[in-house]
Amino acid sequence: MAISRKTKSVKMILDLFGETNNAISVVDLVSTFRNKMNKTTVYRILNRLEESGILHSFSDKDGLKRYAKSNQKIDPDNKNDLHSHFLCDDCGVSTCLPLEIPIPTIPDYKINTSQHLLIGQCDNCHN
Amino acid sequence: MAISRKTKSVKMILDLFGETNNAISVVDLVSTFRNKMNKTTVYRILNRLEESGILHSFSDKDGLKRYAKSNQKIDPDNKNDLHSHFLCDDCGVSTCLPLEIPIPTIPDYKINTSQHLLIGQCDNCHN
DNA sequence: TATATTAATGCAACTAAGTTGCATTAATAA
DNA sequence: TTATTAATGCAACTTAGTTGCATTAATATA
Repeated sequence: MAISRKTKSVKMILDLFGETNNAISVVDLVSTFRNKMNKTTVYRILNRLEESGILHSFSDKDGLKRYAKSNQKIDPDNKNDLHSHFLCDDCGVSTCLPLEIPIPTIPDYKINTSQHLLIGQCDNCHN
Repeated sequence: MAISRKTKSVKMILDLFGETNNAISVVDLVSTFRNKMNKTTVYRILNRLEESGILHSFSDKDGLKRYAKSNQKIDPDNKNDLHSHFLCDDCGVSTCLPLEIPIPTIPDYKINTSQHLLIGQCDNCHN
């Protein structure tokens, strides 16, 4: 079930992702919109936006789910977002990196997709 | 707090990891040992074994924590386990791969570690 | 523009992963 | 053999994420 109605809640979430390329955790999103919409609504809208190919998601190193805008340039067919993600250990900010990682060939295994998370300090926290 | 006493529970968990190179989810471990030890004990032993460098952990694509043996050959200094992991989408089995991924250099970012998860079908499920 | 349809939402209650405090047990040192 | 304290069991808790169902509101159609 993809997005079929542009509700106020959908617009608010789309607006937020329109402003940033960061990968935002669902927990943060629920907190950000706690006075605007129910947490169930946040979860459901994110699901629909991912099914629509507008957002993509991954689990960060703590197992928290994060969402970010899908990149049409990297991923025109809306298949997978095979770029790397960065997570700042200090401030917790996560970003999509313009870094495509090749999927290796491994004997007897069939690889469909991959997740690559780089962990360290971001520009702000490092300098 | 690392491992300082070889209790029966510690031995059971070490025995299991001695038999396999798979990355086992904590949920599975709790289930496997449900009649042998408390789930809190499982969590605490895994923590200690990781601090001791005997095991390493990562979050799989569903955000579940998995543990596997640390590989002395790849990681003699007990720093990070920078090899890739594989997760079978069909049977759920996860393995450490003898595949070291280089940490890329990214301007203004300091990268300390990385996680690489390949997802697909394993030998059994694919063939 | 008014009305009908049904996607989307809110709410409450739930599941499941993982944590914490504390009393008790058992591994090791003395 | 006894003393010390790391490790365990248990219960209660926190938090991420889900589900069912009644209600609301976005859109299509008349």
